[in-house]
Amino acid sequence: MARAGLAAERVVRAGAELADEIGFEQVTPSELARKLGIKTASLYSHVKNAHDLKTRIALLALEELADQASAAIAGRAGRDALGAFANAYRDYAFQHPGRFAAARFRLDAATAASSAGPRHSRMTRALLRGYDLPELQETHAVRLLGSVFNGYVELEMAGGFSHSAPSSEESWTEILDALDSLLRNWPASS
Amino acid sequence: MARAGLAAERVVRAGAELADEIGFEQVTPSELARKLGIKTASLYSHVKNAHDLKTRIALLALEELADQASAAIAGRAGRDALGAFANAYRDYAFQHPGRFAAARFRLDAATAASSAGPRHSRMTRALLRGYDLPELQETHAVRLLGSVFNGYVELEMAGGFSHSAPSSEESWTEILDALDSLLRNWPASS
DNA sequence: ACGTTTGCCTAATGGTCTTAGGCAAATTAG
DNA sequence: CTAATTTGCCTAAGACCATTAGGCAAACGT
Repeated sequence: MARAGLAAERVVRAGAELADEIGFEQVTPSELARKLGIKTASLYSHVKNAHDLKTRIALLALEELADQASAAIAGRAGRDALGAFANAYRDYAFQHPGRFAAARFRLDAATAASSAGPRHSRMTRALLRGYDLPELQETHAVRLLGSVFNGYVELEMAGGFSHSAPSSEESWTEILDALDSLLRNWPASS
Repeated sequence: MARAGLAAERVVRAGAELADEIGFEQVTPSELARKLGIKTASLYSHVKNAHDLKTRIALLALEELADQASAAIAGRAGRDALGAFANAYRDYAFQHPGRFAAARFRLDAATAASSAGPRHSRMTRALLRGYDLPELQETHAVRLLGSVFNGYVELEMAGGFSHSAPSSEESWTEILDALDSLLRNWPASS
């Protein structure tokens, strides 16, 4: 038999490209079929339905993002690692806006658990090992970093910082400095 | 003539309610018409099209959110104001998840400029006046706070923190403490 | 060479958004 | 009060979408 799954994967990859071209929201079976030069109905042998298609693109994006982040922090620590990690996210978002949006697609609990999501938390934890936070505060810091990275990049891509000085670039490094400083002087909990 | 605009406003308000009930993404002309007990085509005398409907709901949500935040910081300063402001956002998001999602709907530049968006920046700036940051750093801090609030609430509502200890509630207050500490000891820029 | 599987197809159903044109009731003006 | 206007809804229709069912030829493994 012709290897099953291979074709499905090509379809999903094409979906990811399409997302970067026209936006993740606009990725639909019919649009993807158009890109692939086949009839819409033909897609349904590779993908269960529209939601399944989006889910698979999200999983792909999550993996790619984790790979990039992982490569970025290898061999680094402290402010250096923080910057590399954060930039891995931001750069990925700018190079692959559709995939990045896909990575934020809401997965159901089971799918999320088997996604690269947990890898992201583990990496953030590894990053924090360079700072020594009280054990209990580590999770709070993980959540803070996730919030800032996601939040900043989203606002930036929505154009929130584009028409005002100082440049978004400048705020980004300044914010990373501030976070580094915060992590080195994390306040004792009351 | 029967006052124009009044009916349109009622339609938009119903759209906002619908968003809280079924999610902002799922708010469509046909769904809203169903809720209102009228035919889909009839909506088009009140609203230009589906995108216009979503835009108007977004503008409504942005205003409401600004009102809440504004009321929250009145008469407060420092960590007190920071907490009240942040909680205004978070509470609104939990009470009105659909509207909150609407507030993050991407508006074109012109619409965004005439929305309550600028009010949000001004309020954040007002909040920061309680801490005295070097003038140049103030914008960076505004952007940081916006990122954290948006990012945290979004991750939290997506269920990102739900199945692990410590509770999201605890992380939230701990993160606010950390931000307060950071704002009081903002690092000098290199 | 043969049966199986794959990857595509056409056809059909039911839902969506949107425009056009009409009609009765409410509202305003004289 | 009456007449003109406007509103808020309607039906009808076109174009597009997601999805299911059933078919067929080429590619594949044995």
